[in-house]
Amino acid sequence: MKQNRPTRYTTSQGKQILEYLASLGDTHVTAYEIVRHFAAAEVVIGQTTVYRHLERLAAEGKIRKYLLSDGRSACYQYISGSTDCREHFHLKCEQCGALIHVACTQLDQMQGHLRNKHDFQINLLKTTLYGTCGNCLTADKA
Amino acid sequence: MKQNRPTRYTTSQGKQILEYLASLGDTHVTAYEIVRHFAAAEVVIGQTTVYRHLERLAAEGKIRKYLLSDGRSACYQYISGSTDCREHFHLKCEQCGALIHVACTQLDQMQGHLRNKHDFQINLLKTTLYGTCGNCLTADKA
DNA sequence: CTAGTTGCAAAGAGTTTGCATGGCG
DNA sequence: CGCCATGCAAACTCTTTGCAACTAG
Repeated sequence: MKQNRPTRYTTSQGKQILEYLASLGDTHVTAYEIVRHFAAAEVVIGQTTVYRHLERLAAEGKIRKYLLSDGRSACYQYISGSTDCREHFHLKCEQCGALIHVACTQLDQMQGHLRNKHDFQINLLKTTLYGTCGNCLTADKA
Repeated sequence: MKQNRPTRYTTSQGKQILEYLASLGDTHVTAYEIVRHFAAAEVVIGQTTVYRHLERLAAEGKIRKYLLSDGRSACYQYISGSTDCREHFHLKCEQCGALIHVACTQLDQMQGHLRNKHDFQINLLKTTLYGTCGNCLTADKA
């Protein structure tokens, strides 16, 4: 079995989309917002192209795809190169949107546990744990 | 402040939808699956009616609505006293789409660990762990 | 009888696909 | 020059809305 790896062309559109995502840091955007961003900058990038790049970048692990709470549209977020997101869990705060990276032996154990006892190989790149972060927990009580 | 609570009629359709959901136990179904179920049983219940009942039942807390993280469609699940999906994890197989409920002390420990050590209150209802299930792992090797 | 309900069809929102043209290597 | 990428428009999927007929209370 050989990897199906077609040649990749570096296009202006692909570069601009990735650069835009990178420039946003940990802020997430929807596909539509990306389209609008380039339209406003008088750069024509079709929505088809945006979707195709987002899909590819997500598959490559360069960006992360999330769901907005309404479930209707997805949003995307750049993954900075400094940390390897395949090796730890991601916690997403539903209140403030913060994305927290957690590398911890306890969580590693859970991964092994799922594999051994539940026969399930977890994909950390795709998996995000949703909940409420410490800051927002405190704020709720106040 | 007065509740806007219009009179409620008990209709055959509403009763059948709730009964169907209850009969499924902790299995999730999409709106479309419900429509098909009744169509197959030669019971005509329009999709509009299904959606309207699902929305109402979810608002009343009788069923739970949640979005599969692929974001395409919503799933609904009856809330019974015995099984509570707030208390266990959901594993979603990326290969075959199977949704697996896992209630396990190891996972409970992780929930506590996140709460205590990482100051994060996980929302199990929203959280789905992605990966590959046992069947598909075996199939991949074959 | 009155007001909530139903179901068809059509509208919406977000995303994907078909296909001819354009551009990277 | 070959092959991937692009972008327009149309198709698709899931969900909501308009509206006239229907029915529980």
